[in-house]
Amino acid sequence: MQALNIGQASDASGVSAKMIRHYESIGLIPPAHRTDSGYRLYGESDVHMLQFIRNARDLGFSIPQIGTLLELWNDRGRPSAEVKRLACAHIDELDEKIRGLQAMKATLEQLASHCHGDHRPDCPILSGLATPGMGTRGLAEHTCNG
Amino acid sequence: MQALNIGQASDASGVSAKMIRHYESIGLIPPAHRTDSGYRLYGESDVHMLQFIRNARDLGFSIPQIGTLLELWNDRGRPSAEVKRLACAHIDELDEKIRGLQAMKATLEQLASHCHGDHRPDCPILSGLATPGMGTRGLAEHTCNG
DNA sequence: ATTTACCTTGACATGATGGCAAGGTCTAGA
DNA sequence: TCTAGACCTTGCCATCATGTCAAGGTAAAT
Repeated sequence: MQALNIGQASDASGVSAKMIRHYESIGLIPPAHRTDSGYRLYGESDVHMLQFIRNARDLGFSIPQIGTLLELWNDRGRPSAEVKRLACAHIDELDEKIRGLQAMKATLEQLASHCHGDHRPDCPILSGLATPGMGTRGLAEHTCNG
Repeated sequence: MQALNIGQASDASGVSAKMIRHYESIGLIPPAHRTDSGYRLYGESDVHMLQFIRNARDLGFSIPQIGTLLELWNDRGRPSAEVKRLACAHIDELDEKIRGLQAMKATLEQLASHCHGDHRPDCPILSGLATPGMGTRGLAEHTCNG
C-alpha cells in the first residue's frame, strides 16, 4: 500500500506528475527511488512532502521560498521564529501585489466612471489610456457593479 | 523633429526598444517605416500609440486585450459602451486576482498568528503547510505588522 | 580615421506549467 | 500467450512579458 508510482502520488498529493518530475529535476525534492524498470516510487513521507509543496504553492510561495521552507520543515531543531519571519515576509509581498492591483483597479474605475458607455463614440477610457503617464493615478467611484 | 529612431521613440513613450520591436513582431503595432539603412522610424502618432500601450500595460491589460483596445481606439465610430464593457471586464479580472491574493494572505496570517515565533522548534506554520488541503482556507488576526 | 553611441537580428533566460511525441512497461482479458 | 489500453520514461516546444547578451552594421562627433 505504501509504494506508489508517479500517477498515484500525483493523485494523492494534488501535484501533477509533470511537476513532480520537474521538482525532482530542479532539486526541490530528492530523486525518487526507482523500480528495476525505471518507474519512480513514492512512499507516505514523499506524498506528505508533495502535499506540503502543493499547499505552499497555493499560498503563492515561489519555488526558491518553498525550498527554504522544506529545509526548515526537515530541520527538527530550527527556531520557529525563522519560519515566521519567512511567512511574514511573504505576507508583505502579497500585500504589495494586492496594493498594486488595487491601484490599477482604482484608476480603471475612475476612467470607467467617466464613460457614459452608450452608442456614442466619445470615450474617456480611451482618451485616458492615450494620456501620457495615465498608468499610476486616479481614484473615484465606478459604474460597473455594485 | 518628428522622425525618431527606436531609442528616441522608446524614451518618448516609456516602452523599451526591445518591446517596441517585440510588439511589431507579434503584430500589435504595424511595421515601422525604415531608413535606407534599415533603422526604424517613428512619428508623433506612433509615439502616441506606444504611450497608449504603455498605459494599458501599466493597468494590467494583456497584449490581446490591448490589441482590442487599439482597434477600438483607431475606430472613430465605435460605441463607447464596447470600450466600457472591456474595461469593466478587466476590472472584474483584477478583482478576482485581488481576492485570490487576499485569501492567500488571510490563510498565511492565520498560520502566522498561531506561531509564537521564538527559539522553540514547534511551528504551526509548517504544520499547517503539511496539512492536506491547507491552501484555500482560514481567517484570523495576524501578528506580523500592525 | 577612429571612437562612441546607437541600430539590426537572433538566441537564450526567466517561472510554473501544459502538451506532444516516441518509446518502454504493466495489467487485464481473450 | 498474445494483445489492447493505461501508464510510465525522457525530451523538446510553448506560454507571457521582459531582459540580456552577442555579433555585426551605421551615424555622428572628434
